[in-house]
Amino acid sequence: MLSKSCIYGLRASILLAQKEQGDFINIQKISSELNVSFYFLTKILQQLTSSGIMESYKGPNGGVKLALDPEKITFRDIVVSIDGEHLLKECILGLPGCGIEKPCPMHDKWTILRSNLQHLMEDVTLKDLANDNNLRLADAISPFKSIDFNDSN
Amino acid sequence: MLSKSCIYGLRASILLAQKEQGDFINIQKISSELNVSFYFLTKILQQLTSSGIMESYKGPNGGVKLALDPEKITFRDIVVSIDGEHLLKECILGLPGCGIEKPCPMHDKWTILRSNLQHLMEDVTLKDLANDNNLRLADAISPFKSIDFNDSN
DNA sequence: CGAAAATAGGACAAAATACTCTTAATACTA
DNA sequence: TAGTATTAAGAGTATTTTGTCCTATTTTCG
Repeated sequence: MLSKSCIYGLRASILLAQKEQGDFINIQKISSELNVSFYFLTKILQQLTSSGIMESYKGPNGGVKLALDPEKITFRDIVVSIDGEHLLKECILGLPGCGIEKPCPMHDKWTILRSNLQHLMEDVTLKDLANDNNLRLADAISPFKSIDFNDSN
Repeated sequence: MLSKSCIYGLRASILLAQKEQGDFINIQKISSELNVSFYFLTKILQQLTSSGIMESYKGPNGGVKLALDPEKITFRDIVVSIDGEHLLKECILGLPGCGIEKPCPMHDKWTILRSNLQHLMEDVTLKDLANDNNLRLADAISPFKSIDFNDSN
């Protein structure tokens, strides 16, 4: 349902929400914690930065951080920034003209469910996600997990 | 959310559900009614045929038809045949180990919504969809579609 | 039987998505 | 000021999805 880019962007955002706000966290570190390609993650975080969800800083001790308090950033903000709004707007049968005046056969039922999805995404903030006490963000067991190649502090 | 293949498969299935059961309908005709590539649609319907949702027949007057009564085929049957079950089973953050014992931060909320989606898909049959009186299955305005030319020009 | 109509199946092409690498720009530190 | 750490940007590669075509097979009909 969500693209890989979107999923990685969400995981990274949740991770940032757990850290001390105000510090820039370097992307190399995030990528190794999440066990996701550094190069790929960099692109995704650039997108989140350009849409104002994150801020970035270059140079030593640089990195990215959330541009707002975690409770001000919703799941939906991140999904929309990366995957766009089409999941929340489009007809489930992909019909461009589907709407109230010319509904497709699934229109009414899908509209209700999509609206639930929309509310779910709007109601869940990064704070909620970060506070989750069973937090798991990386893929299954990996030999690379928890190895910090950039441990300078 | 659904792949193009899945969407076309659904549209074709709904179309078939509207026709007289028992007759084979040729794919060329379906593809032109839906304004979808004949070649591509053929592949998709082969998949639905191989999973027992449709039957096919070669030669003159051949084509495809539903293998069961429209009320016995659900939206879910078609989605699962083409896109598989992963939408209905997977974690929204794509974490392979996500489950009750090791939930991701979205687990509980997503499980509920996914279950609603599952029920929606199970409850809606091809009969329901075919009976819809505002049926629209082809994409927006197309020069090939035999729709109203009462447009003021 | 042979030609024509239709789906089946494999191979191919194009486009979208996912991922990688290289270089440029920026900022810190010695 | 030079060197290094870091993100930005753009180009390149790989994989998946989407779409097309060709040939084989099955069936009807003259």
